[in-house]
Amino acid sequence: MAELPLPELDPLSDRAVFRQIADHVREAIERGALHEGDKIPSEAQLMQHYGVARMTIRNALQVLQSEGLTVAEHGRGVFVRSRPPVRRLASDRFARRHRERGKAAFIVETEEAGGKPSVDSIKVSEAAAPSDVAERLELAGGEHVIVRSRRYLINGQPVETAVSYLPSSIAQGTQIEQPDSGPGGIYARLEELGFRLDRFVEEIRSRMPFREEVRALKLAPGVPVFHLIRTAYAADGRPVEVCDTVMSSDAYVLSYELPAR
Amino acid sequence: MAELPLPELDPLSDRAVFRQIADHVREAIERGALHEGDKIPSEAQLMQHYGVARMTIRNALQVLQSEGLTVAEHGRGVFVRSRPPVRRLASDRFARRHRERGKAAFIVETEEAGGKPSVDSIKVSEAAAPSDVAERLELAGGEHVIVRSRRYLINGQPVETAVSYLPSSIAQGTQIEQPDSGPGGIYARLEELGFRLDRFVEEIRSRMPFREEVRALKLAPGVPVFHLIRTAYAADGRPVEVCDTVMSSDAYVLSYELPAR
DNA sequence: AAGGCAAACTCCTCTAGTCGAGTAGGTGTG
DNA sequence: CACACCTACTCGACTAGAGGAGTTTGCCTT
Repeated sequence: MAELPLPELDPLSDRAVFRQIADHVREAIERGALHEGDKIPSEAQLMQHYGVARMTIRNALQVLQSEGLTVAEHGRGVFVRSRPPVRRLASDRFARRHRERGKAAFIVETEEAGGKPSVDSIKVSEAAAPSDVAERLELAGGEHVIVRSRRYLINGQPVETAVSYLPSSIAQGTQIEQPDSGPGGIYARLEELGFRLDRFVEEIRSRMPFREEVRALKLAPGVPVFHLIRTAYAADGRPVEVCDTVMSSDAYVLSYELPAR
Repeated sequence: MAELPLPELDPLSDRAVFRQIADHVREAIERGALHEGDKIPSEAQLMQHYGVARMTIRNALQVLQSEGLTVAEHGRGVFVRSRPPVRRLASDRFARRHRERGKAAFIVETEEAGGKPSVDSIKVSEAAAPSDVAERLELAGGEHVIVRSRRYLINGQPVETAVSYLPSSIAQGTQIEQPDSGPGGIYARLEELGFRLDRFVEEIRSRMPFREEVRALKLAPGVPVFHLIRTAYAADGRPVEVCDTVMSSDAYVLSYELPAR
């Protein structure tokens, strides 16, 4: 507490006390008086400093937490949140020249950035296509799809979950149905099957994560997710895959190139 | 209350009471028992139903609010949040054929979707380039830029703020310095000045809004924003504009096309 | 020196109230 | 009939406690 001089409350302000306290701590973080990982004063210390009830302090801390500025650790304290290394997704990441190197894009990129990539929770099944997937794959009602779901991690930290849907008429009986889809991933397999990939369309949304997503991605409170739906089209214009991925928003910067023509 | 049957608490569960209550209400919303704009039971009603203290109910409601599922209105009640109409940004939105129609992309798109577009808070100034902008514009240190900031609204609802930066060496003395940048917007002006636009690069981040952004975009609590930085390149490869925009994430779906070649 | 244990400290959940301020609806007066 | 006012109901802010559970630290035993 001695090390962190916080202002006093302004009794004339009509700004709520808990907001004033949140403002003070936020400013301390923003001006660099508190760094990533630093512990902020405990609830008891803040109570004493401001002379208010504990719930008021907790309300203030709650504000910061929902802004994603801090994380509370039970029994340890409240800390300034540190951000994971950011992964930049370039718009050429699915270029064939990358795919032909025989490794999936995720592995290559992560290793190049000096991280240890891994993939877990791989599950493959077959089911009727959900309606939004059926629509994107231009499937008739009730047609089945192969569903591949998995989770991507960097240095053991989960950063992304992905679920791919491929028409059973294409993928059934191929290596795509195996947990290990082989070198270059499912896009390489699709090309081997004669579906020369032409283009991808990605739709991006941003929202707060659901509870399962918070768990699967070990998200800090107040961190939104990117929800990205990619549809892969073969050279004849036929959609051959839909990939539904959820990414921790503070682990990613997405980058795209648009033509002006 | 009578109309909305909520389950009882599970006394054996080790899930916190306020989380169980939040779960109940969330499920009611998700299964459609409560629709957009519906009022959820008041704090007093929920207290009675569950037999818990008011703070516990408030904690539960806080969870839903921070998930963006509900909004509280002082003196009226807590309501299921209704989402504004979504604007889809297609990857060809800056194609020259659109620009040549003489209207800015935003106006055309919004009118086509049956909305009333408007732009306000237009401010133009000149200043030293911030370092990240200078980097993207490949400017030498200290070089000046023309700064154009504005806010976009649909049916009077703010959906996006944008700040454009153009090198003073290009834009000074042109209509770009006027609040009304003329038909087709600044991209049309740049082409008239001989900078044939070639491509754009967009970087997309997602995060929780700052306080000023909550105000400017009238954001509901718990709604993240897209932070998009677009750099426009002329045919000779020279960057000619950086546009920094913040968009309400529930008013937008971004869409991009990627080549597979 | 190593290991076990207890105390101190941390945040988490919850109770039971107070006062305040915004909203909506009904009632009574002009 | 129109308007002002009152009242009941809503959420917002805050107080002042309780017991619980996870973490750290240092002391004491072995």
